[in-house]
Amino acid sequence: MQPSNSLREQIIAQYDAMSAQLQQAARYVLEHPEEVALVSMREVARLAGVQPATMTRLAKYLGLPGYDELRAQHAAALRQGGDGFAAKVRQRVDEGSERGASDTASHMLQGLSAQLAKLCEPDSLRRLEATADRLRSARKVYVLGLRSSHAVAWHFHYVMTLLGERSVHLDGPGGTGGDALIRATPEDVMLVISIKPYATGTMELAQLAKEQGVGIVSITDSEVSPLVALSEQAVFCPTESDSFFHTLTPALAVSEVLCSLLAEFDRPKTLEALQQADEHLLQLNTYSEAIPRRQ
Amino acid sequence: MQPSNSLREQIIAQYDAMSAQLQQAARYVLEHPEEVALVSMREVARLAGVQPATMTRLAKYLGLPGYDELRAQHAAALRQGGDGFAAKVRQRVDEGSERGASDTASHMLQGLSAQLAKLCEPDSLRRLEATADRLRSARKVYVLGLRSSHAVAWHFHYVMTLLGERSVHLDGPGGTGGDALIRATPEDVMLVISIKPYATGTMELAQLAKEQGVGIVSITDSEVSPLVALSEQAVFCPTESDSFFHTLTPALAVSEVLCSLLAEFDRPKTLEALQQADEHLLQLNTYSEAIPRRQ
DNA sequence: TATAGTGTGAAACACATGGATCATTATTTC
DNA sequence: GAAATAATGATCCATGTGTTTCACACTATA
Repeated sequence: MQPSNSLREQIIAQYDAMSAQLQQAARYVLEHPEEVALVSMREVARLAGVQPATMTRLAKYLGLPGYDELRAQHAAALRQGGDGFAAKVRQRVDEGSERGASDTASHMLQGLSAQLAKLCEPDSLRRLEATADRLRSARKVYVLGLRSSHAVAWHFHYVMTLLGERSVHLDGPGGTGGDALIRATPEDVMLVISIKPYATGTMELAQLAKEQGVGIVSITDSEVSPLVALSEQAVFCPTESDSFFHTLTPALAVSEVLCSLLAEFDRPKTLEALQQADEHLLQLNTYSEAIPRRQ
Repeated sequence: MQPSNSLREQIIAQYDAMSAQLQQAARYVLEHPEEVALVSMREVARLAGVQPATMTRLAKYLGLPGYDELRAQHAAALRQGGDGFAAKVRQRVDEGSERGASDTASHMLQGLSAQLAKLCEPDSLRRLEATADRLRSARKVYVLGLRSSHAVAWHFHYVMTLLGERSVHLDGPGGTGGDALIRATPEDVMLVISIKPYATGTMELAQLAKEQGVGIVSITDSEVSPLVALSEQAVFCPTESDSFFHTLTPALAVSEVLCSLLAEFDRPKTLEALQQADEHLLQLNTYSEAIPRRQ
């Protein structure tokens, strides 16, 4: 499904030498070849977040006479790919039979995909919404997730930090993670993430918080999780995988959805917060587009 | 590869009742659905040997608001078929969006599900395997992921720690994260995780490691990511979501698959390591099945 | 044969498209 | 720090777009 492979490779090869805007355009073209073939240049430009003129410039930069040629090549590739569907599936089957590791990987990914799809069931959605609502009403959100759930907790907190200032991550060096709860009030909510086996530390802190009147909501793996008894709201996510360990991918997805729901609730404020974050990070030179020069 | 089957069937059903010109247009549309999606109406009309107005009339005859809708449906069909394997899943997304338009959460989850399914394409699987192989051959594995990628890096490291002792997480308080590289050798490999925007610190550390002869493999978001130039192997994962921020769910899934492939490689050793970990954590009272009693 | 009704083609339209130009702004380079 | 150069954004233009309108031709019925 690539436009005339050589063109695609050419874009990749010349990418590093392009200007920022050109790179942004090129990246979109690489990642959405179908759109290039199917919609107008102006629309592609809009989707890519660049000026229409930039798309023309990209085409010229690649040595093509104009944007029309760029689209023509993508269209040709799409025409081909459409019919070659059966061939592709066959290729996949062949390779699968050759190698075992691919099977493992593919099987696992398909399983995860199915698990996420399953989270769309009405009951899950209802729980997601209710949890988001509860978080929304909080003055502060304390985020707690130890051991395997640390990744999810941290990521939720990270995104919430970009979105505003209400999130407090209950973790830290030297075992001081719980100290932030010192000034917790009933106006606050704690998001607890834990899957089986449930970390003792998580349970203890959660219960302590509850005794302080803090509302508890949780992301956990079962209706019989000990967290359920503590929580006002809970979202359940599958953790089974055919590997040796439990998967956290659905839990992370759930946390991202929660972030999204919270962000969506007050779009103007979200946008403002993101812009602030952008400026801050820009001043700190946090991000770079290329490999930085060192000496 | 048919436009929204129902539309196609509708054309067939109404075909007999059409006038001669309309039939000629309809026949061409049925036989060349890709062209309808890819070229202008006037061009389709020319190819079909009818007047431009006839194409408009055909669309209206089918109950559509105009020709644009006819093309849009063909384009949607082509988009699905184009990516081949993920088509089935994608269709579910479309159907889903029809049903509950207001349901952000459901839409987002289905999108993520589709992205994971897409990772099963042969190219991705090949890259996953190659990356796992490279990691397997390493004496030590340094794991680097800053900012948003921290969650993925940490989780990979955490699982690897349960599986053995080869993993070193390049992070730590007080900005000492990179210090672990002091004794890195060419026998080691660094797993770098970074998505756009790429953290400067990540790029610098990765390049430093490379200069020390450490092999680099990466999980990143594009073929034109600056990490690709540094890496022996790279796995690409989508990060787009319809929320304000990029999603890390596919990246986490990829890291879990990598862990799984590594674990699978030497099952006996893996099992032994896991048992060791179990015993250790048991002695520390790390986990509890119920809400612990406190006083 | 006259006539109402339908199908068809040609032209006109309002608008969106890709491309080009030029002023302004960043970024180098000296 | 100034000059030169490249990159970017805004505007304009000729062309192509989908649609509508209207006149004409054809058909079927009385």
